[in-house]
Amino acid sequence: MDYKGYEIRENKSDGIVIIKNIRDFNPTHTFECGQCFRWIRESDGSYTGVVRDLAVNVTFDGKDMLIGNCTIDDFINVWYQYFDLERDYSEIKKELSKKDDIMRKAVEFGSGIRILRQDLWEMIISFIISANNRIPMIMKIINNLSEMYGNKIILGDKICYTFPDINKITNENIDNIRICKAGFRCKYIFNASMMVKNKEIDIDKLNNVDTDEARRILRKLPGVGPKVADCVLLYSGVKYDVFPADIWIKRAVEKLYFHHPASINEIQKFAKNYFGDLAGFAQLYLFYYARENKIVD
DNA sequence: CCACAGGACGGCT
DNA sequence: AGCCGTCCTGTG
Repeated sequence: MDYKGYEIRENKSDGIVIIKNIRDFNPTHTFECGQCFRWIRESDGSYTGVVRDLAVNVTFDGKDMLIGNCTIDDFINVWYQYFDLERDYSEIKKELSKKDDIMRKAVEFGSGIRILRQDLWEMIISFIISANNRIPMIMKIINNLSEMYGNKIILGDKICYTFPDINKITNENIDNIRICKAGFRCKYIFNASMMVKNKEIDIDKLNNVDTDEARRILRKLPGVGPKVADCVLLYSGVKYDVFPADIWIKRAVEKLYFHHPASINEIQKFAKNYFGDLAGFAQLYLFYYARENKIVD
């Protein structure tokens, strides 16, 4: 069948949906560029992940994208939007490549990156956990929270867990939340959850306000500062003209563009002026390029 | 035993 | 407004 320009095939006996001749997608680029924490690389090179109440396995064979444990309905209702398949990445990459040689190389290196439209609530908690933490630990903590408060899903011989519903957190005692090993971030997780639940901040409103206002709203949450707010907005697909400036991006921009030390503020100002509405995309290409090639240590 | 990690916070000046 | 010590936990 044809769905919005994509040729889709369903292998019902194997439970696989195939998106033929997919362009601008590579699971390694997309899942390991720093935007998500719940996609695990399997020994065969495929990736297993949980989105909403679905657990799937994603493969790219060099030409087609294969989604295991998936139906046509799931693809239309969830995965088409999650992978942002409506967006033309070749146009974005063309524009960014025109900027300079650095971006051209970064875009070529991470040519299969797509910014996932992840769940807003999940991003808030995930990036609160990310503060002053390392990726393996962040993944471990999110997995702990999901095992503690999520629902069980079976995927073949694997047991997966959905990301916890907000009520599961707010109904919990803060001392119990500590079991997830998030340390000093546990109080942020709990208090931020309470504020979201009580509509002290209305996260559904973020789509209807401009980027700076969205940042201000998110930063009312405990544990959410400038960097976390930008990550939440970008990786949930709410705003794309943000530039999450963590220590690695700072180092990369200093080395590749400034050739001298700079403050986070200067980095942000540069990104806004130089990349404009494409700043968010530029951030991921740069981050992935700089880290994978050890441009920065 | 000590340093420090994909920041945020709070208490300074 | 900027600077800086501190914070859980795990790893080196």
